[in-house]
Amino acid sequence: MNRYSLTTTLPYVNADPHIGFALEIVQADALARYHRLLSEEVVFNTGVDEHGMKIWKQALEAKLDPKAYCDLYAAKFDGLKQILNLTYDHFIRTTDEHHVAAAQEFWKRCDANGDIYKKAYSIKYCVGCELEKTDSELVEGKCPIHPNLSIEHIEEENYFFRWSKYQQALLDHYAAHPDFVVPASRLGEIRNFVASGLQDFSISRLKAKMPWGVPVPGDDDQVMYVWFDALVNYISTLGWPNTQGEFGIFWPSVQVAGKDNLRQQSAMWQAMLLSAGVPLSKQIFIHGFITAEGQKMSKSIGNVINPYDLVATYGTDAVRYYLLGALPAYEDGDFSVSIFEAVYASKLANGIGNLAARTTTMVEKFCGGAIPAVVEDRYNVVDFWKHYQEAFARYRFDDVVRTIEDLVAACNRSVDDMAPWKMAKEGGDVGPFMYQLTEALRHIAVALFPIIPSAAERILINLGIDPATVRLSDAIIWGGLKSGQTVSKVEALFPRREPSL
RNA sequence: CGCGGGAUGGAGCAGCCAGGCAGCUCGUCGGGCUCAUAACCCGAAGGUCGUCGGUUCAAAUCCGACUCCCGCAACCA
Repeated sequence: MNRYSLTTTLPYVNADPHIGFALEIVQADALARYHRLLSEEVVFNTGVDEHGMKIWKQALEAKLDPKAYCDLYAAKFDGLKQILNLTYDHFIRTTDEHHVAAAQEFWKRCDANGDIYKKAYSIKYCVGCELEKTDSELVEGKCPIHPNLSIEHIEEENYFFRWSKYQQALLDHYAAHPDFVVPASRLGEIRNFVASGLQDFSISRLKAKMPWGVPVPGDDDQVMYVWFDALVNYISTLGWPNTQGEFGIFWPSVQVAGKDNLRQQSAMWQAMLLSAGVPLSKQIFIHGFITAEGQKMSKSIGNVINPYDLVATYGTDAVRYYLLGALPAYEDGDFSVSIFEAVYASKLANGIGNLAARTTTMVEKFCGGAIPAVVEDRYNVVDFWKHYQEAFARYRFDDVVRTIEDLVAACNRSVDDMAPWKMAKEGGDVGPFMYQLTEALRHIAVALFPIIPSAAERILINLGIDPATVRLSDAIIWGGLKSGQTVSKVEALFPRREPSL
């Protein structure tokens, strides 16, 4: 049996789940469901990243133990599973014991390979904020919040990872695997970045200043910098360093990540894997960001979209459909209530929902509620499935949905052309056409299964098919509906909504 | 010379990589249909595809320059 594993990035638990992460995890879920339809054995990983300075500080402010603080957020992220109808198998927390042990083993392997060294470096520190500052945070060399105080330079010894050593190996890998990062423009971006030169990065922090991290093996004074430990989750979730279990059969995995994570996932993490002697990831898909009504989402503007609220208003399938079908798969997209409602009305209510209703009603009215005799395909489902599978292979979720929408439109056109109600009145045989239409609806439902699973299941069940038994290998063959099978009417899958203001 | 994305009928987008009749949703106007969730189907109006130049039989698409918007800028997770 073919095996497929994939993972999202791990969101950092310093804020509530955000629609941007919902996009990532819904994309990953669609991939996981699609590969299960292909009869592959799938492991789908997600989880949360819990170490680091920000968590530590926020937990202190909230007067909570850091672990207790993380528990609260981990539950919020894990709650997405239910509201977005997700099917991940693993939910890893970077505070999990087996992950901590794996991160330490990973460190040791990199160290044994000569890629970890200690170096003093100068931290820029704002006494006003009591915080380290990065160059990008400074304005004309001053903290923008405390421009009257000077930035202090503090010498600190940290461990560094020899990223620079892997520049050529990374470039070679990109050259040998032109699909390593998708879309191709992102591969070009990371190639240019790596080619411009890599600087070793710090991978530890002084424990005295910030104890909330994985202890560095053999040095009680330091903890790992959060990135170093967090990235290891993609293999620790599969049981690494034990290579006998899931790791042995499922790694390497496909990674889904946002464009802000391009460097970390496709250059830093891959160099770490090279150092530890672990095979590189299989492929990395990079999605864009979501703006809200054309503006960047931010807490200060107050336009952050919460997936919980959205699902409460529109339902899980509508949110999934919008994320996968209405946003460009490769670039940034916009979330807007008016477009969301337009998509809901035209594609879901008037499109898929209405087609399912009119088709099943006609089978009831004109064919006594049973599937007529099998006749040939009039919709060219062979091409339909070809487009569908190509789109999935390229992570073009928008094209997957568009392909389905095209078949829905073709079905609606054919109903008008054939006018079965007229044929029935005139005593003609509507059976052949009704078979074709109903069988096409079956194909649509199967195709929708990774996108909007609940609605797809309802259609399949009303056509007398057990969704759990559907396998793409035979489901795509015309003639799957068997003559005589009872069909029941599909009631409003997506009820019409009163448009909001 | 920091990196990247975008500009396509009134609005929002696809098409660009692999040049070949400018497409989709919403909106407007006209017609059809009555199976369906007042849904569906057909037709019409509406675009110098940001600007200028180049390549080509042919450019929204490839190349060069420019204008205007928007992200990011590496120890921030």
